Amino acid sequence: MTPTVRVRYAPSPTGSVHVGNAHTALFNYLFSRRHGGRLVYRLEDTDKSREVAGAAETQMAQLRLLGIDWDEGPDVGGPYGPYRQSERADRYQEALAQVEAAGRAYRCYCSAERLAAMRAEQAARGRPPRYDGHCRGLSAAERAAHGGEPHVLRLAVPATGDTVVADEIRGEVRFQHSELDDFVIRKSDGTPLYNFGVVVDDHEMAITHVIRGDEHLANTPKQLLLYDALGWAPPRFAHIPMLLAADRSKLSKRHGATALVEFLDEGILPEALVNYLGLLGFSPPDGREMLELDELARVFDLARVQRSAAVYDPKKLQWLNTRYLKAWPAADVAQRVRPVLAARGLDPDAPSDAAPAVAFVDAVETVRERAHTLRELAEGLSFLYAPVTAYDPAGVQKQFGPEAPERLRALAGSLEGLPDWSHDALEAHYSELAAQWGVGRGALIHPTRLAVTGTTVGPSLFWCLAALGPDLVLPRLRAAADWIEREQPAEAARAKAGGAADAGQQAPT
RNA sequence: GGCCCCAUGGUCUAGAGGCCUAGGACACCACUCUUUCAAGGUGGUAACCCGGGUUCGAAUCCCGGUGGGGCCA
Repeated sequence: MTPTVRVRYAPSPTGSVHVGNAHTALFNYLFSRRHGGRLVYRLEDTDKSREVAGAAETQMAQLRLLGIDWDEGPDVGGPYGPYRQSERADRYQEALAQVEAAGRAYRCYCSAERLAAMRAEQAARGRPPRYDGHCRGLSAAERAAHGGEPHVLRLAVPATGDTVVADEIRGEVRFQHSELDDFVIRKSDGTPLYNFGVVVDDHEMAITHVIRGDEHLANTPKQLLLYDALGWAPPRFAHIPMLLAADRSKLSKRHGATALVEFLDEGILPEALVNYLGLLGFSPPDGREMLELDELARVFDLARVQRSAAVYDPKKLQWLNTRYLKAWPAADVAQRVRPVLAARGLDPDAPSDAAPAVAFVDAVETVRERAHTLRELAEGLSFLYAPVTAYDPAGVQKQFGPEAPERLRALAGSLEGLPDWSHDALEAHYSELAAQWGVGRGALIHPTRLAVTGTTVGPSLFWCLAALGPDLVLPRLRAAADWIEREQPAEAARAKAGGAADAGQQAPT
C-alpha cells in the first residue's frame, strides 16, 4: 500500500511569479498528476518584512493562468491546513518544545560579540565559520545561572557520522556531520528558522515527495537531522535543475523578462510557456517538442529529469509560441487575440473606420501566418479595424515619391468601378495596369500597401485589398495622396511640373 | 573559504560500454519560394571540458584537475 503521492509548492508572496518558480510549480504539478496524487499550495509568508501586499493572490492567479491548479491551498482549503505559515506558529512552538524536551536541542546564550569574535578567529586561521558548541556542554547549574536570558535554540548535531540524502534525481549525496554545525532552529525572539518550519509543514501536511530547486540540496541534511530529532519519517527528495540566465548566472530581474506576466503581456500563450518550461530539464522519451500540459503530465518522469542547470532561451519560447499560433483552430486564436485588440482600443465587431469585407476569423487565419505572438497578431490585424493614422517612415522614403500621389489617385479611379473585388481579380487588375502604364507591378503594389495599411509588411496585398473592400481602400488611397502632397510639397510640385527625371529620389529632410 | 551539485554544438537536449564517422530542436548562415515581411522547403557551420585510468572497446564506469552553479555564513 503506497500512500497517495502528495507534493507541494511553497512560494513566498514577495512579488509576481518568476519563471524559475513556475518551473518548480510545474514539475510538482506534473508529478502529482502523473501519479494521481495531490498538489498542495503552501504560503511561506512568515517574513512579513519582504511580503508584498496582494502578491499571494496575484501569484495564484498567474499560476492558474498557466493551467496549474492545486488540490489544497490557502484559497481552496483542505484537510491539512492552515496553508499559511503565518497561521501555523503554534505548531512550530510545539515541535520546538518537543525537540528541546527530547534533549536533541539546547539553548545557546552566546552573545553576538562572542560569535563574531569566534568567526573572526576562525577566518583568520582559514577555518570555515562554525559554531564551536560552547553552550552545548553547559552543566545544569551553568544553564540555571543564565535563567531567562535571551537565547537561541540550536540543534545538537551528532559530532560524527554522516547523513545521506537519497535524492530521486541525483542519487545518494553524503554529508559529514562534522561539516555541519549546531545550527539555530529558533531565534531569540522565539520564531523558528526556515529549515525547521519546512520540516514541520511537510510532515504535518503528509508530503511524500519534496520536489524543489537544486539550491535546496545543501539544506536537506539539516532537514533530515530535524526529522530524526522529531522522530518523524522523512519524505523523499528530488532536486530539480535551476534555471539560469543567458550568462549562466542565477536568473534575476536584471536579466530582462523573468516574470511570467511579462511573457504573457508580450503575447506569449500560456500553453506555449508551459510547454517550454516543461522542456527545461526534462525531455519526453519520444523527443516530441510540442506538448500541452496534459500530455506533459502523462509522460513526466523524475528519472528523465536532467541534473544540470538549464539556461532559459526566449527565442525557443517564441518559436513554440509561433507553432501554437499556427496549429490551433483559427477560431481559438481569434478568441485569444480579442482581449489584446481590446487593450489597443480595437473591437472587430465595432471598427472605428468603415467595416472591412472580411470575417474576423478569416482575417486571423491569414494574418497569424506571420505573427510570432498575440501582440504581433493584433498589430497585423489593426489596419482592418482602425484608420491608418501614420505611415511607416522607411516606407515613405521608398514608396511615397513625387509620382506617388498621382498614381494613387489613378489607382483609386481605376479600382472604383471594379465589379469583382476578389484576390484574383484584383491581382489581374494590377497586372493589367502595370503593363498599361509601363511600370513594374511592384511600383503599384508597394505604394498601395503603404497607403492602405500604413506599413510595408503584411499578407498578400490583394488579400488586404479584398479584405478591406472598396469602401475602405478608395478613401485611403486618396488620403495617402493628399498626405504626400501635404508633407512633401516640393517634390510633388516638381513632379507635377513634369521635370521629374529623378522621380523616386529621396526627399530632403 | 569550507561543503555540495553539475559538465554533449551558442541554447534546450537524445545518449544509461560496442547500434555514435555523436541524433533531434532552437538560434545562426546559404539557397529556394516571393508583391513586402514572415512562414515554409532544401542544404550547411557547430559539441562529448582537460588529463589519467578500467576495458578487446568509453560521450557513457573510476580518479584527479579545470570550469560553472548552489548552500553556509
